[in-house]
Amino acid sequence: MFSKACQYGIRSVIYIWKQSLNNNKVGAKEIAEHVDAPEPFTAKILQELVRKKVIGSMKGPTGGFYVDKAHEKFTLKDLVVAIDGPGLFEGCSLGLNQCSETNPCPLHTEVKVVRTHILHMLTAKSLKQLAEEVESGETVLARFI
Amino acid sequence: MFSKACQYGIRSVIYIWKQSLNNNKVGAKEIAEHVDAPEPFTAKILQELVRKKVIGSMKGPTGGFYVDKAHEKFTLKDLVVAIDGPGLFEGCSLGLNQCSETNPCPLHTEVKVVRTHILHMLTAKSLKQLAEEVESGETVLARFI
DNA sequence: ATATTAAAGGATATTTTTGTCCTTATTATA
DNA sequence: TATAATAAGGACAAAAATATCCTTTAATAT
Ligand code: FES
Ligand code: FES
Repeated sequence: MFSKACQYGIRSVIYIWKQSLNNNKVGAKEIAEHVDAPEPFTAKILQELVRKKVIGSMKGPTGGFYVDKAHEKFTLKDLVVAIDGPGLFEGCSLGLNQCSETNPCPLHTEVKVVRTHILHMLTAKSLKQLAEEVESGETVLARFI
Repeated sequence: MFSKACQYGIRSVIYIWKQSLNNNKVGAKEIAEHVDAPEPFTAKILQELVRKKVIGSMKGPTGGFYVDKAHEKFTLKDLVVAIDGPGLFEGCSLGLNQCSETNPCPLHTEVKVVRTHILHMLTAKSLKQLAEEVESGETVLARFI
């Protein structure tokens, strides 16, 4: 469903949100450790997300990645589109040159239903809410077993 | 959602079902042309599906790929698992080492809902039914525009 | 029997994804 | 102003997915 880059990205950004709840900026190394992802690769993904304004960053000592009010408008969906592109939501899922209502592929009708639920999954809760659920221990971003 | 191999595989197998409705075996070349997929790559995928018994094949003149009663038990889900593996249905979709109910990732609950609908999409109709819908012109396996 | 046809198998090439490493630019602090 | 810390950028490496081609095997038809 998601590429590895996207999985790392989602986990990282929720971690950044979690730390930003307490006004902490976090470095790529700390992020990678806490979400159990390869550090240099994760750093590249975060770089890209900064370029796309989904998160913020600051160089130098006390620097790192962070989010604030300006980032609250972004959802997991934006994140997924930023990394994996819109393929999960647009285009024919059987690879035909376009998704067409008048000339549908065999999966088209069901795909629409599934896409509705994927969209719900990625927009129902804000990234801040997801971070709070991690903070409270309700959910986890890594499992070291 | 699906790899290219899987997209080609789905389109090809539905085409094979469609032709088998009229007891026609079909060659890799004909299949690839009708579903608009690269021929040698498609042939490889079909080879693999024959190994996994999802479809049948015969060598020699009048040979080709086909399906019969013995294949009616297979659904799109089996096809997808045969090509892409079970990742769409099993394991943590955020890439944690396992999918866990007691230690869930932030998406776990919603992922379960989405998976239910994906499963429905891939099992609600038989491959034969999907082939009949193509036969009747209700749906299409390729669009050359 | 022989020729022909089509799938099976294996080797190889290309592209994309995943991952690493090193240098440069920017910022904070002493 | 010098130093240290950190992100940014670019080059490179490895692995996986995508795609092609050639040889071998099996079946049919003549
Ligand atoms: S035409 Fe294939 S998903 Fe819409
Ligand atoms: S724990 Fe991540 S999907 Fe279940």
